[in-house]
Amino acid sequence: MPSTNRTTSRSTKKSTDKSPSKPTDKPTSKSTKKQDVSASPARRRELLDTAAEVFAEQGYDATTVRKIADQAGMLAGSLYYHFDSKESMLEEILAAFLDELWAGYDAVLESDLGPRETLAALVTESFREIDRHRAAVAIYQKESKHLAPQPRFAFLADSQQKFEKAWLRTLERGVEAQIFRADLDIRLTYRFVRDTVWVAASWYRPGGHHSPEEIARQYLSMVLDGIAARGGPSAD
Amino acid sequence: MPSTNRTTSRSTKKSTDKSPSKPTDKPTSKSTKKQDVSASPARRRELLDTAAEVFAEQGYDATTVRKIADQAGMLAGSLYYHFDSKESMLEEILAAFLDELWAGYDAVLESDLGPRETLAALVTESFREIDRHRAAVAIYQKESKHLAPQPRFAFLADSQQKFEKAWLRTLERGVEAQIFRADLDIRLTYRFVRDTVWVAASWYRPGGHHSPEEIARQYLSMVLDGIAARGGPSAD
DNA sequence: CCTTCCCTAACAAGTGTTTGGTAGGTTAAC
DNA sequence: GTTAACCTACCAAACACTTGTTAGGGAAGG
Repeated sequence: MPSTNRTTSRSTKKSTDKSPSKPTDKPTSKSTKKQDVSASPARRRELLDTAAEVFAEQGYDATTVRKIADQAGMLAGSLYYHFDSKESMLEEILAAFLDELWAGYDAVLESDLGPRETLAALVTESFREIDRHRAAVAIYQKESKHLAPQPRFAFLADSQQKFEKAWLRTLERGVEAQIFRADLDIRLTYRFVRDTVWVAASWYRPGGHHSPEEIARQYLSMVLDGIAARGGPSAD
Repeated sequence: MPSTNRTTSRSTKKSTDKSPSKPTDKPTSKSTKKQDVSASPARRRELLDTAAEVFAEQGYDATTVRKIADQAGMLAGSLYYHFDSKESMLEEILAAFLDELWAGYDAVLESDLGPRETLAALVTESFREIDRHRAAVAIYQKESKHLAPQPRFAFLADSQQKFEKAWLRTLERGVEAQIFRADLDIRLTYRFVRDTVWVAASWYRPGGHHSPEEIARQYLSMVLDGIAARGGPSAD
C-alpha cells in the first residue's frame, strides 16, 4: 500500500509537452548520476508498480505522466526525480518482468525434462508469471509488437527470438519422440500454444477462483488432449 | 440483410467536453449534412481502410491524424471533410467490421447445426473475417477492452455479450450431448477457444502460406483433439 | 454558380520534461 | 547544544512542442 501521504493532488490543468527524441541519453560514466538508479529502490519499485497498473489499464500511449503521478499521490514533475523519462519507466517494467520470466524458463529448460514435461513446466511457469506480473504481461502483450523494432527495446526482440527457439525445439523434440502429433504445422502449433497462454493475462485477475496452477492444468489438458470427448458419439 | 441488433452508432453527444466550439451535433435528419455520411462512399471506405491499417500497426492513441493523412496522401485537415473526428473513424471501422462479422455468425447460428459443427463453422467464419478485416480485428483486439465502457462504443460491449452467449451455449450443448468434455471449466474453455482464434489476427498476413480455411482446419484439429499424439507412448 | 474535394494556416488544449525552490530529516562543526 | 551544511523527495511553474480540430479559401468540373 503506497503511502499517499501528501494532498492527493487533484488533476492539474496545466500544460506539458512531449518531445519524442531526447539526445541526452548517454550515461557518460557510472558515477552518481542526478537520480537514476541510486535513489531508494523501494520507492522506485512502488512507483513502477503503479505505473505498470496504469499502463496496463489504459495503454502506454494513452497514459499521461500526470495520471501516473496522480495515482501515486504526487505531481507529474516529481516522477522525474526517480526516473528520467516515461519511456524509461516502461523499459524498466518490461525488463524486470522479462528477467524474472527467463529465470524461471531457463531453470526449466536446463533440467533435461522430456518434451511433454517441458511443455507442461513452461506453461505452468507462464501462468505463475502472469499471476505475479499481470500488469507487465498485459503491457508486454499490447505494446511489445511495435516496441521491439526500437533499438531501446531490442531486448524484447531478443526475448521473443529466444522464446520462439525454445518452444519450437520442445515441439520438434516431441514430434520426433512421437509424443506430439506430426500432422500439424509446427509453427502454427507454436503460435497456438504461445498465444493461448499469454492472452490469459487479459482476463486473469489474481485472487480469482482459479490458482495459476489450476489454470495451467486445465489449459494443458485442452492443448494436449483437446476439448472433444474421447469415447463419445462421433460427430461428422 | 444485417438484421442483427445493429447498434450502429447514433452519434451520441460528446460526453468528453473538450472542444468549446461545437454547438450542435445532432444529425436528426438524414439529409445532406456538411460532410458526414453523404460524401462519396468509395473514397470514404478507402480512407477508412488506410486509417485502419495505421491504427492496427501503431495503436489508436499512438496514431495521429497527420499520420493517417500522410498515408492517404493528403493533409490532416482534409480528413475532416470526410469524417468529423478521429474517434468517429475508429467507431466506423469497428462498427463495419462487427456488422459483417455478425452477418456471418448469425447465418451459422440460425442454421441448426450440431454443437461440433457449429463450433467448426464459427471458427472458420472467424478466420475468414480475420482474412478480410485483419486490421479491424487487430484494432478490436487491442482497443475494445478500454473502449467498451464508453457510451459511444456501447455496441462493442453488446457484441461481446452476444458473442459470449453464443459460444457458451454452443459449448454447453456440446457437453450435454457428450460431444465435448464435461470435466473442463466451461468459462475457461470459452475464453480458451475465443482467444486462440482471435489472437491469430496479430500474426496473420493475407496471402501467406495458409488460407483461412486451412488455418481454421488446423486450429480446429488442435482445439478439438489436442496436440498430443494419440497412439504414441504415453507420458505421465 | 454550385458542388466536391482538398489545402493553408491557424487555434486551444494537452503532452513530456526541465528548472528552481523548499520542507523536513540526518549529519557534522563549533 | 546550537548551528550550519547536506540530502532526499517532493511541489510549483513554466517550457517547447504535438495533438485533434476548425475556418477560409481555391481549383476543377458540371
